[in-house]
Amino acid sequence: MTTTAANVPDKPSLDGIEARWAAQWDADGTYRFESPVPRDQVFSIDTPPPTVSGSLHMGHVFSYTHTDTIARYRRMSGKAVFYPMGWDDNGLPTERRVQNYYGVRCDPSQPYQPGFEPPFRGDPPKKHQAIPISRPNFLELCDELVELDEQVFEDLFKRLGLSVDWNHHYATIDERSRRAGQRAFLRNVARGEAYSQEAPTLWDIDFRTAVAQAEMEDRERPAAYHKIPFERTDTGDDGPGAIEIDTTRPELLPACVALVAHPDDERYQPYFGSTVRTPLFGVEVPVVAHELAQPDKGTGIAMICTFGDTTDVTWWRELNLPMRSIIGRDGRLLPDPPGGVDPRAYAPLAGLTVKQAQRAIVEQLDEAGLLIGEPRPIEHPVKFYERGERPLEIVTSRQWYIRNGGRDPELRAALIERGTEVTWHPAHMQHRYENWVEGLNGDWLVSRQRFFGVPIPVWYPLDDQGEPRYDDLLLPDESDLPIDPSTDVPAGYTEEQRGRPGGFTGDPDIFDTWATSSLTPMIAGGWEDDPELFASVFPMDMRPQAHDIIRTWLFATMTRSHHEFGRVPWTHAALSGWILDPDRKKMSKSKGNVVTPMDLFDQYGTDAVRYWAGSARPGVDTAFSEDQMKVGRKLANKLLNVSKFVLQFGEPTDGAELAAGVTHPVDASMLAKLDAVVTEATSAFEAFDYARALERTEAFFWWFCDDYVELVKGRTYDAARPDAANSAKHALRAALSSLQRLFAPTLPFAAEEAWSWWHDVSIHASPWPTVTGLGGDVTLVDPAIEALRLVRRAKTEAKVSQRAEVATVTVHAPAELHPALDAACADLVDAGSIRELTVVEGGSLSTDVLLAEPSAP
RNA sequence: GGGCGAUUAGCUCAGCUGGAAGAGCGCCACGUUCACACCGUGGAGGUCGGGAGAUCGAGACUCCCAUCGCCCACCA
Repeated sequence: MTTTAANVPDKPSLDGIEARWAAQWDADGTYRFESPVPRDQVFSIDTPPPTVSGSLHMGHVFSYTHTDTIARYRRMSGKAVFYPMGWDDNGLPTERRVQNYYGVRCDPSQPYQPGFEPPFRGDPPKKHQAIPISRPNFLELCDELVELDEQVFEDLFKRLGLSVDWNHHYATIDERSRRAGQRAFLRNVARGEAYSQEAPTLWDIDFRTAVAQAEMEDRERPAAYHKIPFERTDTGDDGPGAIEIDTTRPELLPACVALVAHPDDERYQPYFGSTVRTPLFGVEVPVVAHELAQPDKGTGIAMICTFGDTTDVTWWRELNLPMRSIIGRDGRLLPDPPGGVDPRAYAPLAGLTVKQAQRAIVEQLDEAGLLIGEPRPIEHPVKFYERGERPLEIVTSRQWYIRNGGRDPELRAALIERGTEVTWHPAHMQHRYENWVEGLNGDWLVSRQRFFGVPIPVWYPLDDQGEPRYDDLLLPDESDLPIDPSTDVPAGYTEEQRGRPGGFTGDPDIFDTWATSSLTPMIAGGWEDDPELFASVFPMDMRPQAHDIIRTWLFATMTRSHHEFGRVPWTHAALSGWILDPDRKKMSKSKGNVVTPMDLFDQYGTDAVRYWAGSARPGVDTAFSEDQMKVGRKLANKLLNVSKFVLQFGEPTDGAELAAGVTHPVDASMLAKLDAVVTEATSAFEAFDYARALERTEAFFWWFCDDYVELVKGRTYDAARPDAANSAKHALRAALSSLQRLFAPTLPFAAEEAWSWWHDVSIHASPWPTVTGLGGDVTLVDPAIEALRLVRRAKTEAKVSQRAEVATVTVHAPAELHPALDAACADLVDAGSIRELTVVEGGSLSTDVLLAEPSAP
């Protein structure tokens, strides 16, 4: 590191330093990463690509700050840090934002309009009816808006001071991501890890797309038990002898394929193997036994429908029941009844929504006297798509899946094993991973019936009837990727053959957004595109992310890396917590208490906001606290001021090295304390515990300012004792240098500002501090500080200025403390404005303080 | 129902391998000291959620309980 003559401003200030230094770092390429670098000299980060269509909130600031502190530490400790940035811009959130922003909706049947101008750019009126536009027009608007959003994010992140190398960025919809996504998928297909299947699938009727297990959530919803009798076919008895079932979904009566009870349930043993007739619709269905039936729920015997819930799917599959689908992809009852269902009873239901159908059927049951008692209201959990507003239905459709262990115990065990190869921060987060993997009940559904995403790179040949032959895939060559099967043509075919019997058709679907983002370490690392880069950074060192997406992003990434490379994608997973309201509720927009990060940066300064984030333990949910930002502001300010103070003394005049220059035991003692702090902060950072590193540094720092500097500053001014003064200057400057660097990861702007007063090279390109190793006695300085405190207290109690003169101080101390007190005697006399100080033998440290008579005004 | 985490001063939280209860904020009082009023000095304030156990010794270790939060689970 080069040292220049100190160039300290008269009035140090935090104002405006963010813009100044961000521009300087940009210009200097301070955070640039250039491959190749030997892998062991690199620290690589699989940065989370934020969903750019979402809003910027304190959660981003919080977790990205944590990662940045670690990146900065690693950089200073000598690693080449690969810290890229990605934008997650494909998928449903973008589509929805485009719809809301421009007042349009995608309708693939519309023709493309060149030069289309959307009716609005931002905030169309509520009443506005969305204009249907073609898929290409819709995708153009997606691209346009995504670019705007990404700029806003980049501005925020630069202001936050993220030490990202902005030359390394990607978007999950860009060409590189599409190529990587399609390539990885084709390889999954080739190895049998991906397959398509026609099967019952959870379906969002508003978004009209299939939904994966990981994207579901339960919500408590009101419902009602309806008790309905099923007539027994052997006795023809629909009276008291009928089997009564309780159902919350009477509208699924026409979809009923069986009744089920637990095999051990005494009440229903006699009926297993017999059949009953569905009320109203007159379908004969069997009474079957299965362990999943719960004797204590409802009447203990349930109606199996195709499909009311995922248990129905299990029963249907395991008991080989027939299919009677009645719900279409739009959530309305299909126009025609399934086989065996009385068409006259069904006709009035056709085309109704699920809700309407329920009302209609309950009415019919009631009129027919087939509703036993009143419906009994309950609250129960219902599955929703996490972004959806109406309950999920289950419809049968052809979908693509990637094996993730959900149907394969060996793969599941292998993925759990992979979890043990990752170091988790905090460690208990590994439980969530294992918990999730163990609870999987199916493979990963990766196809989505949406528009803005990576197309599934597959075509299907059409048979003579024009029906796709799904088992006979037409696949592109890897070198042609990325492709869009809706516009590109498979080898050996011509565009004219699209959709014609004997021709081909493209898969109309796109990948789930997690299918692309599960490849972020590969995309960012230049997998196959830039082998030199890839070899330098993969597998990555660190995956930072929020704990709520362990089941999605983390697990999916693990799965893809396991399939493709047979190894973990990174060696450390650092999970950050949530931001909570000051009242401990998860921060939410609806409560109107979301603060914008930019306002806080303006109000407190970026370093202050980073301080708040950096004070939170890894993985711990943390209350939003402006008080903490105020503390951070004070700390940053103090760092500037103490830097100015120390530097104003100038360099030692003896020209000695530190080891030879620190001749005073009090100074050596302070540096020994600092050594302990450096050691602790370093090991904390090595363990990804930025908060502990900050806390230790901060605690020492305030002690340094309030006690050590106060104790020795008189000596430092003392021209009569140049050796003693030089020792203090050596120690002060060495400590300042280390402190600035210890703070640099958390307070990058203030640290850089103060550092720049006496260095040419950026602090962020300077080495992490090491111990001085002078071997001072850590405890030596403490008795003197304690004595100083006692003197201060005496002055405070006497309500006089700390500057007030003291006539005599008698320090009582045990003999073993005398050498320490003697060593600091002159400093104490200075710091306490003491005329006469004596140290005498005593039990525990105490002082007799005699204040001097106040001089006449 | 299963799993995980938390419970320490009015508030937000440290207290990592067991060895005399800590910090900041807030509050009170005092002080404009030649780096800092975005300041300094001092003070008050806690039977560490409850109970039991092992230990010379527990805020920390073991077990049980309570409360709060999160994740997961099969919607009759």
